[in-house]
Amino acid sequence: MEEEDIANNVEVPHSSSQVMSFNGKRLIMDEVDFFAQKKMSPVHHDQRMEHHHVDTSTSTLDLLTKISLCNKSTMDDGEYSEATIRNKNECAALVAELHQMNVENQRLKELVDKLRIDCNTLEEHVLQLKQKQYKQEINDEATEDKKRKNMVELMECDKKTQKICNNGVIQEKMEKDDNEIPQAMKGFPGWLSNNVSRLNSFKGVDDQGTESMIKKARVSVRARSEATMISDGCQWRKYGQKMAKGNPCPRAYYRCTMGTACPVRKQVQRCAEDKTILVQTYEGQHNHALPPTAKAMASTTSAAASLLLSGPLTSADGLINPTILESASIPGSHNMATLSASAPFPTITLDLTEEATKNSSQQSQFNLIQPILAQKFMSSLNVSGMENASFADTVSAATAAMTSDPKFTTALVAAITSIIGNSNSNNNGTANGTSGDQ
DNA sequence: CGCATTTGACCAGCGC
DNA sequence: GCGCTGGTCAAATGCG
Repeated sequence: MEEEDIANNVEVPHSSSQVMSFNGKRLIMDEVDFFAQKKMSPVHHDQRMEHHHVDTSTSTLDLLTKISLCNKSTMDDGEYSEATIRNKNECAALVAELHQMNVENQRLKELVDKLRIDCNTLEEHVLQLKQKQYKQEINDEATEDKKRKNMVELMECDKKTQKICNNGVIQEKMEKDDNEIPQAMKGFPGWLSNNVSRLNSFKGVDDQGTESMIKKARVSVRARSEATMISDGCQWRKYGQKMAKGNPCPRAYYRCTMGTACPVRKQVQRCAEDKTILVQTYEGQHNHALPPTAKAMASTTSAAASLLLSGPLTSADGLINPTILESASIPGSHNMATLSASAPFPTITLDLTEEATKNSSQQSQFNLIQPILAQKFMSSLNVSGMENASFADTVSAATAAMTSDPKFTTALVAAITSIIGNSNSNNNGTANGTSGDQ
């Protein structure tokens, strides 16, 4: 890469020489000063502009090359011939042009920064509105149909906000994918897909049909937390506590109290090996609408459950083989997510205990990760319809939880970053090349 | 007083 | 059949 070569071979001038060079190319001091003032290398400069979708890298390099050639020609001449004077004039014009571009770049950057601030404000406002709307919805004795309609509207609102705020190609790609979701499927508050035929591939399927298997498919979330329970946006009522075998820490049983007779249960227990790790195991599907903050965890676990349930069918030989699930790890996840069918119920464990990356801007980091995660999950699952709705839901909902629970934010960002980073080498998906911006 | 939590009892599934 | 374990129930208790 030419730009990288330039960045790696920069020669810092020792005097007030008008010309410096990198890798054989000469650069006017004013340009160097511009980079120095912005505390960035030329390549960083171009990356920033690329990030703002203002691609000036090619024209800038062309300009620098012209100036370099112009100066070289000037210095080699030895005397001020007519050609030299012409070159100097050209050089001066190019420098002026470069100045103009720098000013324009600066103006664009300020504009983008302003837009970003406006976007963040708008995003917060939308989130507040959605939470307010959901509370009204809970108080209102609306029918399930009305609730579903509201959910669709919330999702649409969320997607529009995402598109406005990020204004990027990836978001548009997500929206394109999302448009393929049948409208009737959107906003369905269920936790898992209705596409349950694949559940029959599991051992232990009984005469009660697939309904019970949905209930018994479990998703464990491991995360470091001092609290007795990781906040996931849902309301839970404790209904039991037991000492489990092989663990000195008691296991607590909770049921969801957000909806009437919601069948969702969860177990909370500290890890025997490391008591700072809290393990929450979810089971069942919600029969009611979820607030944005709760949708995040529900959708994440739903995605994981979908991955779990789709595992046997996506084997290389195409055969339904339950044994594939035996302690198998999701490719590229490096134990971040682990499947297991050796337990009484098929369970997938999402390990969010890794240290969060020391990034100063985790929120924006996740905004970039969301569509990639969804796309990678979708491509790995090879699913359609309802499950796509579920992933789109994940994308839109996760942001809400990110802003509501810093601990969950940290854990989830670390996990997702790790998953995406690790899976890059294994995945030929369209998200390649974008994760490097995280 | 109403609601959430605690805790012992009970039940079902499984292995021996 | 018996014991073990996981999961749930429901009365007792605590708290605001």
